Amino acid sequence: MTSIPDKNQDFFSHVFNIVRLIPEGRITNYGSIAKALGSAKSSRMVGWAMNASHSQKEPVPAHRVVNRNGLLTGKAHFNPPSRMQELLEKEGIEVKEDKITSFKELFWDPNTELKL
DNA sequence: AATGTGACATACC
DNA sequence: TGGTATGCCACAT
Repeated sequence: MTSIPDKNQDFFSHVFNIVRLIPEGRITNYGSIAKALGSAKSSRMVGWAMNASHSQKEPVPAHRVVNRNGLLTGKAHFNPPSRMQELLEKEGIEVKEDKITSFKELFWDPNTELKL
């Protein structure tokens, strides 16, 4: 009731929601998440949301989100940065030089997996 | 209030 | 073939 127009968090919540839905051993890119939100060109916002993930009460597997090159671009924002690769390897994802080897094979598209 | 920046992606030259 | 330019939207200063 009372509307509660928290649209700001709405966008972030959508991002966190999808990121948390990423199955273990899988990864996705910013563009796909942005597209799932309805704004394919808002891939930057996804990254912003990840930055806000630190403020989230619940942990967000942001380590499963990489750029289109399969490169761990956001690893520098982790704590410590090397934590990202460790988490990925721990889930069975092979990481080579801060980038995911079988990125295309491990790629998980929210639009394809969730929609249908 | 306005400008700049940012964990990206796509298009164009 | 790769660098430049623009889009997108929210947040920081």
